[in-house]
Amino acid sequence: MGTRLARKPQNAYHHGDLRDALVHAALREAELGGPEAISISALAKKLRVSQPAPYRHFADREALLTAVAAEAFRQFNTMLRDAIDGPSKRTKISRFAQAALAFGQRRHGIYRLMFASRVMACSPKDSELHSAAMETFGLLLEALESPAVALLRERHALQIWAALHGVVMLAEQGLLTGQLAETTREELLDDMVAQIKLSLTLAIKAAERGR
Amino acid sequence: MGTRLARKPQNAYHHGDLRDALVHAALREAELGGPEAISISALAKKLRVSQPAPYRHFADREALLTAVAAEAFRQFNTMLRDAIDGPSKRTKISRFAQAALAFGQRRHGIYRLMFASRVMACSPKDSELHSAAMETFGLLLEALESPAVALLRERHALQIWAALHGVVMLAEQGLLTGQLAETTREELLDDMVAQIKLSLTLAIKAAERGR
DNA sequence: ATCCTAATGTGATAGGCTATAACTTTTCGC
DNA sequence: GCGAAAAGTTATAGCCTATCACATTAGGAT
Repeated sequence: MGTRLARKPQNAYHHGDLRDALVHAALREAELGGPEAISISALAKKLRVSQPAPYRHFADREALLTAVAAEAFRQFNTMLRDAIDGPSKRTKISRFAQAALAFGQRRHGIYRLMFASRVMACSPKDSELHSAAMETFGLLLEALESPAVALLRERHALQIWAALHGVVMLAEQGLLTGQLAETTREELLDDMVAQIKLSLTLAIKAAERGR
Repeated sequence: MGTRLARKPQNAYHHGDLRDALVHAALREAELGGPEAISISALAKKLRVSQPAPYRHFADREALLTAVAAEAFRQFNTMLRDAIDGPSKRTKISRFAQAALAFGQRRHGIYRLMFASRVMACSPKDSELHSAAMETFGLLLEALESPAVALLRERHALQIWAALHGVVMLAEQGLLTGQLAETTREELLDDMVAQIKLSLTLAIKAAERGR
């Protein structure tokens, strides 16, 4: 949180660590308004710096968004890690899913930024973003804690990922508030996770029997 | 497709049916670049009309996007209707899901526009969009073709909706192309649909037994 | 210590976009 | 055929991204 202090100077002319300040200020903007709320010139004004200054650190707006997304993924990952490690009556994967859903709801502007169209597309280029996102997927695999059948596990991880993403996105559009107020999003997602987990267990048993 | 002809005049001064022309031109733009590719002024230029002319038909850019989304939902619905009614070895709900996935992949820019953040949020206001989207959900319920347990059916419909949405979104980000090239998106989605359907069947049986 | 270069920041500027205001031309109902 | 409303136009303001040429500072090599 308090990563606001400059590394070295404070001379008016040189900001100290404009790059970092931009990323964090942008993160705050996106918190409410999503990616489209991030404006280079507005950020420059807020940081008391000339309008073209940010371009010394980011080639264009897209590059800034990528950096912000990377930071967001890192925060996402620590939250997920806590959920996995923390105690609970539920399964690891259920805790993972619920934590991710909570993040997607409480910080939906950020969530949208993270998964905005082509932010992910340019994968291997932006190693910072790519590795953070890969770590997220790693955490998901870890949370599944299923036996070694690698292919099956990955397949089911993707299914959970999709279920999660679908629920988060639909939730924030009011599409899940229809007639069933009693069915909360958490329950809905937990059902889906349980179904997928069950299907995985069955598939593994079948594979072992056939072996 | 060929809805390009004007209703009445062609007088240079009056375009004839600028509103419709705008919606369809915008749809073409979004086809490739998604919602952010739609620019009022660019559309005006392309339609050989002054830049502020579109504002006679739409209060602002957002209103245009809403109208485009409504048209997109109508096209989506006819595609889904064909899938439901058409013959196939698969279940209705599977056909529904596959058709939706195909739409989400082939016309992903449009798909993104349809589900872009608050386009759906302002539900009852934009009756055009709202009713088109409701019809989509109606088709989904129809495709589920399960017995009368209304609450359960709706809950599972939402799960399928979420699974669908998740797979479509992740697919277009290259997140489903990981190590498992052999597991196509279609298979992945079909698995999820089958799981949800199975869970519904079991729940209904349980309910009947308990009755 | 000093110089020199690279990093970082600034002012000026071009061009695109949304949106509004005031004015003009058509259409259409009466 | 007249008069108001619908639909289009020019002009303009304001925000945004992005680039250029120029100014200032930091920090390593001499």
